[in-house]
Amino acid sequence: MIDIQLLRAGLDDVARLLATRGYVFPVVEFSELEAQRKHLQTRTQELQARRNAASKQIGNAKVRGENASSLFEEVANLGHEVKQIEAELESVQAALNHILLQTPNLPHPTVPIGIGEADNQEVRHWGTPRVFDFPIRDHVAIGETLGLLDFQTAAKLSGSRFSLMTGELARLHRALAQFMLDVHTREHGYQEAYVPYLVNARSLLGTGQLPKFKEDLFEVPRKNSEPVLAVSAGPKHDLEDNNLYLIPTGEVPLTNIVAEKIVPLESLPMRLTAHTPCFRSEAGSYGRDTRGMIRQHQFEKVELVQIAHPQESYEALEELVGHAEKILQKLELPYRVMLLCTGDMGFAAAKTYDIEVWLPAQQAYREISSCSNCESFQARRMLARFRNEKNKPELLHTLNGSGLAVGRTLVAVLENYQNADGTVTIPEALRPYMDGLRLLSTAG
RNA sequence: GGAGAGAUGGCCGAGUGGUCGAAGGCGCUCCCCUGCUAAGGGAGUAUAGGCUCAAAAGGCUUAUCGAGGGUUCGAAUCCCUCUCUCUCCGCCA
Repeated sequence: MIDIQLLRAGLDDVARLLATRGYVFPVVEFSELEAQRKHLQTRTQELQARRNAASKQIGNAKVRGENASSLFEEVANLGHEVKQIEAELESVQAALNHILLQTPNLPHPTVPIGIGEADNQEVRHWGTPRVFDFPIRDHVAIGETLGLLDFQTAAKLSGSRFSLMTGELARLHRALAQFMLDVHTREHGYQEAYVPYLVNARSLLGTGQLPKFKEDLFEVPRKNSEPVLAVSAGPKHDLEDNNLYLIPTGEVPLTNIVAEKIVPLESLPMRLTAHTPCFRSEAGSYGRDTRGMIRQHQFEKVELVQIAHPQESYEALEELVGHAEKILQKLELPYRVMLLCTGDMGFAAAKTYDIEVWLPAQQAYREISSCSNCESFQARRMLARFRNEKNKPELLHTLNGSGLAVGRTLVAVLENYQNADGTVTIPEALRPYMDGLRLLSTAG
């Protein structure tokens, strides 16, 4: 959520900035609602003040044993009017809140303006794509030939966009996650966390997946609950949605750890990591990446989250990207880092770097990590604060990034490390996690 | 699943219809005293808003005692619903 004060002070400027992201802010509707809000709120508070004063007088009169019947009359009609105007105010504020909750974050000044993927800027690249002297096969062919990857059976169990891995491939997948966690906890100072994979609507509202992107989520209805997402006035206590949702990313539980908290200054920055499954409905991506395990309903990710002081969050973003890059460097996989343009950024992000790994079979760099500074956008939604130097509560900045997507990393390993005979060399960094195994083969 | 108890400010904890945004304590900040590996005295110390002000300061004001609803002129306090926590029993990886 962006700061409503910004909208009040400079509506046109904000709208212009949002337009660079391809978002049309409802300027007219907002100003009209704001005008109504101002009028209704002033009036409401006037009436409330009168009622409070009269009630206080009645109290005083009673204490002195006096007759207060004239005061009763004065207040009698006030009650109805107050109730009515309160209801009006509430509906206006709900409408304003609805607009705010739908509005994406403002881009940082250093973000290039653009419409889509083509306008992203390469910041740097690392490693050189390997030159193959035999026909390159993709990870599906490699895995299926080895007999370790089976999409048909997965489809039988669950449908499309699921995968079944067995034997040393399943183990390699597990090894990748362990390896990533170890690097981040031992070398980058992250605290490991084990988190819920089912979260409530409030958490998803906090990180920005709800209310706008409900169709991307898998919802788990609770018994006897009405699946209603009621979004009204206040930022926190208006969610009637009792249902649970499968997390689309570990960012959700990890970031919401600080929701409604005031963390002490000295505990910043907080660095958290977790290995979690992620579940996405992939609605609206029909026909994209239908082959293989690039785009799945269920995949594993090691997530990095930082909770930072506002003045240090952009430094933290650079560090966080570096932490994710480190994994690819240790695995010796070529990649490039892209600075996303305004039009390609996610809803909550103020600035995002994507890391794209080289996939030989596609002859392309593909996203394997996305690292964002959300500034106070999420913190405002979930009321995550710290005590600043003046001992006053102030909104935190939240950052998140993949470190890395495990499934896609596995794809990258299979394709980049494939051999002419159909085997796959296991990257050196992973061998300690594989009992020293050097080669993925049918025998293995 | 059954039975019971609870949820108050950064923390502990009092408060069962009116001067309670909330006693007292702890913590924290500032000041004074003392003088050293102690202590004592005083003052201050919730959050989110609105209006006002050129801005800051300030002033006026609203809401918030787990959440939502109700009763009432008036609710932390009474009623209803929900959520969460704790204890015991049952079941279970």
